[in-house]
Amino acid sequence: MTPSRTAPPDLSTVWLRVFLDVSRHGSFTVAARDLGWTQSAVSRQISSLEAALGGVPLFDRLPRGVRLTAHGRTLLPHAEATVARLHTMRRELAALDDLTGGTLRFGAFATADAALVPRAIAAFRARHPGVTLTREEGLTPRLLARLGDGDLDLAIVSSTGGALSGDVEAYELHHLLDEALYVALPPGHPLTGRASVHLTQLADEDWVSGGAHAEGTLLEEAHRHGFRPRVAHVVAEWTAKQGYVAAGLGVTLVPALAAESVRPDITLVRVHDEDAPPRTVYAATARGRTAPPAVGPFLEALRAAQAA
Amino acid sequence: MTPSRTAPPDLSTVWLRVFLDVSRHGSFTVAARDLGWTQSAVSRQISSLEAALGGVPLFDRLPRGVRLTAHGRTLLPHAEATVARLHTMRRELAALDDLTGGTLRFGAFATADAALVPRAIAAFRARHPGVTLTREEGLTPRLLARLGDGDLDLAIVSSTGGALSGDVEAYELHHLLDEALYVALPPGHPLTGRASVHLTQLADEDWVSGGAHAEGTLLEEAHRHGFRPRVAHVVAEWTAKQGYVAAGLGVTLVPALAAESVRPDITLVRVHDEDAPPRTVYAATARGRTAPPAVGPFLEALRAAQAA
DNA sequence: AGTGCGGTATGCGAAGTGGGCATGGCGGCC
DNA sequence: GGCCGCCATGCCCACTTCGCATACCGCACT
Repeated sequence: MTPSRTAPPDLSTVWLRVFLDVSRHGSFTVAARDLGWTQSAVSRQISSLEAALGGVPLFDRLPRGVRLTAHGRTLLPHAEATVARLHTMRRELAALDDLTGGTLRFGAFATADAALVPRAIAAFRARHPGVTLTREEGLTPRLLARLGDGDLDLAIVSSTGGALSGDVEAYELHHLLDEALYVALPPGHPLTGRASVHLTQLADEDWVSGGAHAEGTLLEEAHRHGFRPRVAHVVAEWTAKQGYVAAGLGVTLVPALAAESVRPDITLVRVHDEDAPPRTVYAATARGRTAPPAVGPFLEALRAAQAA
Repeated sequence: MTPSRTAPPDLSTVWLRVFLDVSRHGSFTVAARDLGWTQSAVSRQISSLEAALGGVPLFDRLPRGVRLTAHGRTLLPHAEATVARLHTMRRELAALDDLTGGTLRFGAFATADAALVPRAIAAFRARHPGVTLTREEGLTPRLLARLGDGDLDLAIVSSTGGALSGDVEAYELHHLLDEALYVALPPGHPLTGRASVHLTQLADEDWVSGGAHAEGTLLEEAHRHGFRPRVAHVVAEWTAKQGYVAAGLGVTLVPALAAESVRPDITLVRVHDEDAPPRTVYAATARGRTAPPAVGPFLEALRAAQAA
């Protein structure tokens, strides 16, 4: 905390306070007492204000005090509105630290939205209902780029085998979980019931893949094991993909994060760790950028959601 | 005019301009060039602002310039709104002098509203459509009191025989016109056709008066001439009063200002000046108070309306 | 009428504010 | 690896602005 922050120092908007105080009390002397100043200071302050505004008097000096002129009356509502605005500004700024306001902009890759992200959002909302959360979906590289551009405060990203694209120095990675890989099998498939399988045991299967090319998809793993999976169907959407698998048209790889949302007539079998080194899921923040105060608590919510 | 008023001196809202400039350009150096300052000045200015706001950084210092933090983003709209507000404030203030805006608050006694005031308003509006005119009706003493309280900028008042109630030193009187007195006669009245009459010639008439007592009404004149007019009907409203006269129920006094709005079946005859020294109509302003700029032109409009 | 009492304006001196100048540090880029 | 661009900071100086004391003015009361 900053030392000795009792009274917020005026943002050099002294003239506003002085003008309003004088308007309210109709007297330089009383306003001065109210402000803890001397009468002369107030007198000068108003004089300067009048000079700065074109030399037109804002107050008529009467024997019994002062009174607003037409120009002063014109000024008054604006002065009031301005101090009000500055007050709400300070309040909003404080709300940002209180976690009673403000916005946290984060992004996540698609499968993180299956269970991890919604749970984290729910937990965070329950604790800090005032904070606005904005979410966007995207692939890891894009999310990191937006993080670097300052368009995101936090990105939930995944890396295959630990290598993240882009300059790893630019981001601060908060480890969330290591994600095992499963293979989704149609009902009655011979491998059903196994505790785990090797990828090579699946070399002869028909595959249902999200993209025509293996690059960037989970099937990239298969390539490292020396076989080119036979992609029988290209289906991008997750629900549709499950339909193809359930109908026995092929098998597909499923990351652990999506495991929960698999329809009951599909069997998941763990893929051996040695075959597919687990993807690691991180929450990334931009290094060297001051994170919004909500980032910490949201990270906690993510961890809690992952543990659940 | 104030000497050498080229660039309006910032109302010590420097930090607003600096903050916005830096936000726009994303660089202290560029902002400094833009402001005609040095980079160090901008750096310090932002530093002070951050310190004043609780020590939270508003910008992240990056190798390629600066970028708003969450706190800075929160500040931004308020800063923009505030400078906008201050701009409109200045514009309104200028409009007051331009006579393209602002308000002129005046009051007038009832008969002045018959022709003088409406004409003046029309003429003034035609020339300065932006100025808002607020009018209130009242008797001279009340109008002067409100003038003194600062609730009116100008009052159209009348005096019988030159004596104005209250402290005459406190008001500045702008002579508008000397108002002759007429007597309203029913059709066929014997005095019809005379160029003028003495009040004493009307001593035996039935009178229609606005009030039960002569004090404060035009009939006060009659008292000075030693007769108590026989008030046959007390009728406050002007149109009603005319009806009574037209029906032959009595005569009544009519000030010149109301002469134009008399129904055609009523005859007006001038009352001798010596009998009834003309009421004088003034536009009064409070002495020692700076009058709104619109007062001058409105006075001209009043004079023009009176001449017409 | 004189005097005292509130109220504002102003000369003067001192402290604080804030910008310029020069320099240092740090990170990309050729 | 050296150069360049950008921000931070120590130092200095000028201007701002406050407090203090005093002048001035109008009103009210004696």
